[in-house]
Amino acid sequence: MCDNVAVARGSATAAPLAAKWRKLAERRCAEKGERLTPARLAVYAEMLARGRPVAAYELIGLLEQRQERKIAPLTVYRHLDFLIRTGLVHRLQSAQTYLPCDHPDHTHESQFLLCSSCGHVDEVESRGLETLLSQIADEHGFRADNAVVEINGLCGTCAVDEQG
Amino acid sequence: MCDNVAVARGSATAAPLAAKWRKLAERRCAEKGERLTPARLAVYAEMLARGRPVAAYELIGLLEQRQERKIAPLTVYRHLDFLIRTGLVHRLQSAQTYLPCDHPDHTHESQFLLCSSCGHVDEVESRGLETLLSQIADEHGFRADNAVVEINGLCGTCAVDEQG
DNA sequence: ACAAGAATGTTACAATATAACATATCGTTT
DNA sequence: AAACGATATGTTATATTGTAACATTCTTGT
Repeated sequence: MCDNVAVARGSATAAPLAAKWRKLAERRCAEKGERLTPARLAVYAEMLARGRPVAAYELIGLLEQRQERKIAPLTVYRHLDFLIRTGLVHRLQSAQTYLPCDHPDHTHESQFLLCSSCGHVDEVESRGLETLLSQIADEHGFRADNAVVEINGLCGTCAVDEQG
Repeated sequence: MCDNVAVARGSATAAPLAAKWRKLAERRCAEKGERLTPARLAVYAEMLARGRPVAAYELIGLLEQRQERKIAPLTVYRHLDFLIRTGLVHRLQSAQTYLPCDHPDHTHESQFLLCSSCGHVDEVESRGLETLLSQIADEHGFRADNAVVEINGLCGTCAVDEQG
């Protein structure tokens, strides 16, 4: 069985999208009453194909190259809004880049480990951290809604390389 | 005794700066081998006078009004770089704004509580949180350098107002 | 089919930040 | 004091990131 399907405007003009991710997108949209259109799916697929954080205008370039036509910034920003709204994509605040969510199982608060050397980003999830964050908020009479947690440093590989 | 002193280009053209903050700036510069110039101090004073997070171009406007002359964006960005380098100012990554450090005692990792209603920002410091963050990094073979922690929600006052 | 709401297209523009290069200022050495 | 190197500042232009306003098309429910 083929696990990849084409999206948006025919098979030649969109990145392949593993069924796993497509199903996730469908599920999230169903949950939130959002529409999963070909254009939205195409942007999602392009981000997944990239496999690392991507800047908005970089994404525009990738899509223009793939679809062989001009794409307005606003178009991509709207699709990014949608993807973030549905929890399919996260925005890395300190880098102003976007990254598909790596935890398909459920909606969640995310924390990120950003390698300043190779650019790799690990998405992690710590209930303990989330609890502590709420606690800190409480102590300050603050009603927490969500938290941005981005840890900068070196990933295992780059930390080792640095020593050599 | 007067606790306020004027900085940069005469007393009419700079925000007043409490001696406490000036001394802090001097100390930090001495520690880091940086120069504390009138222009840098003027930007710092303006931010302190504002008393809440300020966007870069908003700061440019404030300084232009105060000093009655044009100021190039780069000028302010360079001063902001300096202030961040010396630990006198923090950048709020998710809002792309800048805020004077509220913990004069020592250099430190900061966490922020951002009220989405009134815009107030509380700077807090939790050793427990920092420990947990290092722990999480370790568990993922990551060598952490620093962490961005920005908790969004409602401050005590706004949370109460919302109920009424 | 029709109306209402959602999504997309199009053009223009706002807001944030940096590059490249010239000039001035400060501190040190001679 | 004069000369030098390093740091800071000025100036002009431009790159990057993100929105506003409004027209059009598509989808969904009746």
